[in-house]
Amino acid sequence: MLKFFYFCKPINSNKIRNQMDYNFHEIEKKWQKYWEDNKTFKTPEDLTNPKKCYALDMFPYPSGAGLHVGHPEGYTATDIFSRYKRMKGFNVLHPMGWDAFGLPAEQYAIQTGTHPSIITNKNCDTFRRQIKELGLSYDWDKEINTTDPGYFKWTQWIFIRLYNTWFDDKLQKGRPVSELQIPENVSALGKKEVNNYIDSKRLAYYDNAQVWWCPTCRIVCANEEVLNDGTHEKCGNRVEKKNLKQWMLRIPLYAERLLKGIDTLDWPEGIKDMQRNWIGRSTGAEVDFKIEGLDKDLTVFTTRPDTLFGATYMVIAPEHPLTEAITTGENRKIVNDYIKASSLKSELDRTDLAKEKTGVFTGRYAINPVNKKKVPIWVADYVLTGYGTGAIMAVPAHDTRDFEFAQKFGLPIVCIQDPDVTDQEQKSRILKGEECWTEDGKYINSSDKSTGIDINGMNKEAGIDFVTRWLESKNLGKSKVNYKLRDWLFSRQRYWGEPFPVIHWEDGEITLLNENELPLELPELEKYLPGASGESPLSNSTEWLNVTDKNGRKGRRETNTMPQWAGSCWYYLRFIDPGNDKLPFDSTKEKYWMPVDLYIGGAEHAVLHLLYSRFWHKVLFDLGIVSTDEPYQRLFNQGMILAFAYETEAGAKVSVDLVEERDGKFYHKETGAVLRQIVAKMSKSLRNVVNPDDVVSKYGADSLRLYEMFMGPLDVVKPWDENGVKGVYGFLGRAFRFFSNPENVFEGEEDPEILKMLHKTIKKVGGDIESLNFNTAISAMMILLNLAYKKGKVTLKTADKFTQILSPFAPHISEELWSLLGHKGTITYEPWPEFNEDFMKEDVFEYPISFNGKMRFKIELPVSMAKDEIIKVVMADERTMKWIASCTPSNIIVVPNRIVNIVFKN
RNA sequence: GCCCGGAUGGUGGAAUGGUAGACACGCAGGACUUAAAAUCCUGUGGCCAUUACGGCUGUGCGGGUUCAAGUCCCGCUCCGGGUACCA
Repeated sequence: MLKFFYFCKPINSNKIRNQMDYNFHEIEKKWQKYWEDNKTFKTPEDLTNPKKCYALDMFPYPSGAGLHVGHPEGYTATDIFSRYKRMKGFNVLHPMGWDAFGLPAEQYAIQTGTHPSIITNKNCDTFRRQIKELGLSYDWDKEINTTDPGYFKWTQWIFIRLYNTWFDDKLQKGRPVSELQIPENVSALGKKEVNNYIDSKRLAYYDNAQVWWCPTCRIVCANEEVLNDGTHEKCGNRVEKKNLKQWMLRIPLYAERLLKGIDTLDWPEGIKDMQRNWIGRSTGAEVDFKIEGLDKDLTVFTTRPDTLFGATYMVIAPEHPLTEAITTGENRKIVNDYIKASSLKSELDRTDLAKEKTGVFTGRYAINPVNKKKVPIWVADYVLTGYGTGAIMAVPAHDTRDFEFAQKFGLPIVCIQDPDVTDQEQKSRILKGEECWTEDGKYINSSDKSTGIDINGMNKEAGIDFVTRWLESKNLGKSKVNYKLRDWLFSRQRYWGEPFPVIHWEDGEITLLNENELPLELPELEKYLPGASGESPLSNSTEWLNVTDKNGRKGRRETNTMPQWAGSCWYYLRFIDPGNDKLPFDSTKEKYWMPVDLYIGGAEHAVLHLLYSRFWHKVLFDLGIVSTDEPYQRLFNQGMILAFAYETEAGAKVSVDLVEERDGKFYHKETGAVLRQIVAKMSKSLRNVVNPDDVVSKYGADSLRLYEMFMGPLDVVKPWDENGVKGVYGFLGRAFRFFSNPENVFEGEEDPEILKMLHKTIKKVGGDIESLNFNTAISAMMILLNLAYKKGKVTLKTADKFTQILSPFAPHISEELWSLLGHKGTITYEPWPEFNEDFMKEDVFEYPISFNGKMRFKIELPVSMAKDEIIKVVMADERTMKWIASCTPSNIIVVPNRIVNIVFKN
C-alpha cells in the first residue's frame, strides 16, 4: 500500500507544472463532476441530424455483489464507440438502466422480511456509483429501472397487446384479434366456442401445461432455463415435471420470421448459428399410416420420406393420444407398465434415458402406404411427445437411433440405399443391414407394383422430392416444416416480477385490465415465501387478490408474475423516451433512434434474451408500434474475463493476496507451500475475484478502461493480470508527463516522421474503433507516443490531435490534457481529427530480399522504382551473389513495395 | 454425436497469401539517486557461434497448393462454447 502513497499528493503541490505527476484521483474526480454539472452527455433533442448512433449495453441485474471487472469490458467498448461517434458529429443515445426484478432480491426479502425494492434500490445505487466512477458517458436522464411502476406499466401494456394479437399465417404477420375471421362452423357453436377459438389463436394464452418445476426456488422454469443435466440454471438444483396452469407465449408462430431476420443482421456468425439451431427448422413430410383394425390414421413426421421402403416398424411416444386405442388387449398391461415407468423415469433422471433405448410392442400393426406391408407399432420414450406428431416411422438402416433400437429388439433392418462409399467392406456391411447409413446413395428395393411407385436408382434429393409429391398426389401425406422452438412459458410463481394485468372470474372467463387501470402494482406483503405446491406469494394478499365487477361477479387476480425476461424484452425502446407517461415511447423519437446501432453484451444471452426480445419486437412491428423489423442491427459479444487462481497440491484454494511469485513459481506467503496457478472464472469459491473499485483506486478509471480494451480482442476469453494494468497505467503516465510539459510542445512546423506517424495513427485508431479492435488502436497510440519521446517534442497541433484520439479511451486524462494545452471546456464534442494520406506517403521502401522464399537481407529503394530497375539493383548487390552463388535464378518475383523473391535451384 | 470458435516467445497478444513475434508485461543491463521506488535509455523467440551488419531453426501434428503459408486446401490432436434421442 505504501508504494502508492505518492498518489495522494494534492494537485496543487508546489512543484512546477512540467514536473507534474499524473494525479488521476484529482483528475477523474474533477472531470466526473464537470460532466455531471454540465450534463455533457445529454442526448440531443434535435432529431434533424441525419447521423445518429444508438449504442447500447445489455443492462445489468444489480446484484448485491456490485460490479465485477467483467461489466466494464462491454461498457467501455460501447463508451469508446459513443464518444467517437459524438466527435464524428453523430447524435448519440447511450443510456444505462437496471434489469432489477429477480430472484436474489426476493430471496433476501424472504430471509429478512424487508421489501425487495429496498435492497434493489440499494444495489442500484452501488452499481450507479461504480459505473459513474468509470467515466462512462451515459445520459443519466435516460436511466430506467424495470421494477419502477412507470416502467412496468408499459410491460403490462405490451402483454395486453400480445394477448390481443393472433398470427396470420398467410401474411406471416401478427394482427389484432379484432381482425380475426371466425369460421362459420365455429360461430355456429355459440359464444363460448368462439372465445375458445380466439383463445387458441392469441399469442398469449393460459393453459394447463407440463412444466419444469424447481422445488428449491419454488418456481417453474422455461425449457431454456433447464440445463441438459436436468438442473435449474439459476440454482443448480434438480427440477421436476409438474402440471400447472400457466401463461404461455406462441413464439413458434414467429419461427420463420425469426429465422429469416437473422440473415439481415450484423451479428457474430456463431450467435446467428446458435439462434438458427435453437429455432431448429427442419423440412420433411407428414405421412399417414393406416392402422390395422382401427379406423384411425397414425400420422408421422419424417425428414426422410424417401426411406419409406425401409420403414420396418413404427414408434409412438408414451404420451401419444392414440397409445391406448392402438394397444391390443394382451399387450395392455406391459404397455401401461412401460408408460408409467417412463413417466417416473423422466421425473427422476432424463439424462439416463439417453444411454439405453427402451420400448414395448403394442400388439398392433400399421400399413406402410408405399408397399402395403404390415409394420409393428411400438411404444418407446426415445420418441418425444412435443416434437412433430409424437410418432415416427422407424428406418433402422438409415437412422442411427432407429438402428440402435432395432438391434436391441431384433427388428428387421432393410437397407434401401446403395451407399456412396468407397470402402467395399463398409459398403457390404451397410447393404446387409449390419451398419447404419445416413448419407447419400442410390435407392434399391424401393419399388412396388401394387402402388406403382418406383424410385430405384435415384439419389436422396430426388427421392425426397419424388416421394413427397407422390404422397401428396395420393392424399397420403404432405410436405411439412417443423421447428424445435416451443411455446414460451411466461409465468413464474414469484412476488418480485411484473404482475399480469389479468383477472380470472368465477365463471371461468379471463379478462385483462383496461389500459387506464395500469400499472397494476404489487401489494405490500408480510411474507414473501411462495407456497410449496406452486402458488405465488401474491395469493396471500387477499385484499389485492379478490375483485368484484359491477355486476357482483367475483374474480381473482392472476397471482403469477412475469419472468425476468419480460422487462429486458423491450427496454431498449423505453430508453428512447423514458419519461413518457402517455405512451411507452414517442413514435417520432422511436423512428429516429431505432434500430440499435451497436449492442454489446455477454454471449450467455445468445439465445434467450435475444430471441425473446426479437419476438416481441416483431409483434410490435406488425402492430405498427415500432418502425423496424429487427431491434438490434449490430451485435457484439465480449469475451469473459477470467483470473488466475491458486491452489495447494491438495487442491485447496488460496486467496490471491496470499500468493507471492518467485522465479516464476508461486508460494504461499504464510506457509511457504508451493502453489499451482490456474486460470478460471472469477468466483468467490476460487478467491480470485477482482474488484473494479480496487483497480480504480490503485490505477484510476482510465487505466482500468484502457487495460480492459488492451488485454486482447474484445470477443475472446482472457485472463486478468494486474501487471497488464501497470502497463497501460505507465502509458497514460508517460502521455501525461509528455504533453503536460510545455517544454515538449511547441508552435511551428512538425517533424515529418511524427507527422507521418500521427496521420497513420489517426487513420488506424478511427478504423479500429469502427471495427471494435480496440487493442490494436491502443498499441498504435503507444507507438506514436514512443516516437514523440524519441523526438523529444511535438507541435501543439500534434498534441491536440493525440489528445483527441485518446479521449474516447481515456476520457478523464484527455480532458485534463486538453485544458492544459490551453483549450476551454470539454473535449467531448471536438471534431475527430482528419487524416491526410499525403502525409502518410513513404518515399522509400525497405525491400526484404528473399531467396527461395527465405528473407536474407534488406535494401532500401524508392517506392517509385520500376520492377526491372529493382531487379538490376538487387542482382548487383554483393549479398545476392553470396546467396545464389554459381546458380542462375529461374525466376525473380518483384511485388512493388512488398517483397523481392529470387527463385533458383541448387 | 452434431454445430461453432481457438491453438503464435516466459506471459497477454500483433500480422490485406509477401520481413513472424507489432504493442505491452516480465526479465537483463545502463542512467539518475547516499540508497530504494518512480522515471528515462538499451537489449530480449529458441539453438549454435560470437570473427562478423553471422548461421540454423521456429506459429499444435501430418500432408498439399504456391515464387512465397501463422494465413488457403485435405487429414488429425488437444482446448473452449453451444446443443443433443428434434425423427
